Amino acid sequence: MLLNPAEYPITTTIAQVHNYMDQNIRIQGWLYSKRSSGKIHFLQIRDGSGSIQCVVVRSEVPPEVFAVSEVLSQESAVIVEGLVRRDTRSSLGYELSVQNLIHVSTAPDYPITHKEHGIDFLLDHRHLWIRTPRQRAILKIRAEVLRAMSDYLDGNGFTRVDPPILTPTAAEGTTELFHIQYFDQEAYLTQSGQMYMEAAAMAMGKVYSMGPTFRAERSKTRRHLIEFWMIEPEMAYFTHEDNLKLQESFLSAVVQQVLNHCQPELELLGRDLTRLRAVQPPFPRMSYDDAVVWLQNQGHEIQWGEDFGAPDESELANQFDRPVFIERYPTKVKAFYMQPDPKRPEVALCADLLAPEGYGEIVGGSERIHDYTLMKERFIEHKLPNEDYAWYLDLRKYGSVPHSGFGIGLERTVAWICGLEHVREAAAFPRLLYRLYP
RNA sequence: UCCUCGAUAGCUCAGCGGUAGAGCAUCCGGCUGUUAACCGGAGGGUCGUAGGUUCGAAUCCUACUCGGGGAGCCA
Repeated sequence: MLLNPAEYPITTTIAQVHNYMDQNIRIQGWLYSKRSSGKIHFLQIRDGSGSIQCVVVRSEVPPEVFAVSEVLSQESAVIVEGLVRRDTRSSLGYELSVQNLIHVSTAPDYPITHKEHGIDFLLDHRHLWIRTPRQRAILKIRAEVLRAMSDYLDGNGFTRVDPPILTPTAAEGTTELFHIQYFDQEAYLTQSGQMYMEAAAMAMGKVYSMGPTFRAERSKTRRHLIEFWMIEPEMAYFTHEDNLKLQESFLSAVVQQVLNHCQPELELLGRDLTRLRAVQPPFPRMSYDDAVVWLQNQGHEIQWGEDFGAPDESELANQFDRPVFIERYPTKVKAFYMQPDPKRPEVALCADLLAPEGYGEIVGGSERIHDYTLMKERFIEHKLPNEDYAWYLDLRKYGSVPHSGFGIGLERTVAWICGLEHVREAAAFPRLLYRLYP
């Protein structure tokens, strides 16, 4: 039974409770944990906005309310009515003196206890795991990262355009695609919206996409998801240099906004904030040529013309306190659409952005080929069927201009900002090799 | 696809040739200021599956299944 509404006019969230000192309020949540000393119970209640200690004293509540408190178990749903009271014995400095409890539903034998669990068990119970403070903090930060990205791009003249998820062809032709039946044709889940964003940039000037992409690669590492989100800005009349300037400004703004808005979450995760505060333009830059020489001097067996492996990237990035651009890779190891450097056609006007602390590549970008004849040559070299890509060639035929863009991996970015061991925690329901449930 | 590690109670693990264990969770009892609360008691297992070696296998061997970490590839 709810108490008299006149007595409890205020239903609020736990995050707002501090605004109601010495007032009667009602909160609606779940029991996170309970400690009992017989005649006094301490209920830790969470509601998604935060958590608060609620104290139930036997001598101060009706017997039926104390009886409810006794049977509540972890993750029982409960509505709590009580008085907000300052108390130095509570970690927040205030707590809720319970006057009434409404037992909304039970949670018998809740699987995720406050003890240690293995990753297999936690991933099988991901639908419940996300209720824990740490996972909640990560998902909050992920949401803030997306908001910060939108804020920055929307505030700088970009228009959001959503490319299709179902596509008739491969965007880059290299990675494994998920294929599906599209009525009587074959179709694929998108692995990148980039080519569509190039079309959109010719329509709107500066555009970006945010959404899921799919790679059917048998990759099983802390940096890989099968389904992950990319944010792909594409800018007409942007040179390679313009592109890098935008990237460092963009990523710095995102990190600083997360620092400003999510400090409690970052602290809960134990993140070293000084490392994030260092993320300010300009970012260091290294040419591919210099990176190869540097790696060779460190004893790595890499030759000019080869792409970097994961250990190479880590070691390169760990020299710096902020992300580093590695630019002008050999044209042959990069995607067909990248603009060759006019002074050195054997390298492309492209850059990967490597995050520090071993998180690897979080951004890949380039200036795109805008010349019709050169693009046509690339089609022949890469054996791309003209009929499938006719529309993409049209972009070079009708009012083509130099343009550039990049793609940033959301989960890798979130993992880096949060200091996570693995990108799987950066998605609410990660899709991994050998793991599709829940 | 390759390399590597693992699978024992609901969970986390110990046991590594001789009668299946602990902590937590659950249930019962105690406790008016707890912070992964604490104290006492109870129930709980075809030791991943299938073969093999052995007087005897959770333990040794083989295959398979499922999963963790990594490589390649990529964001």
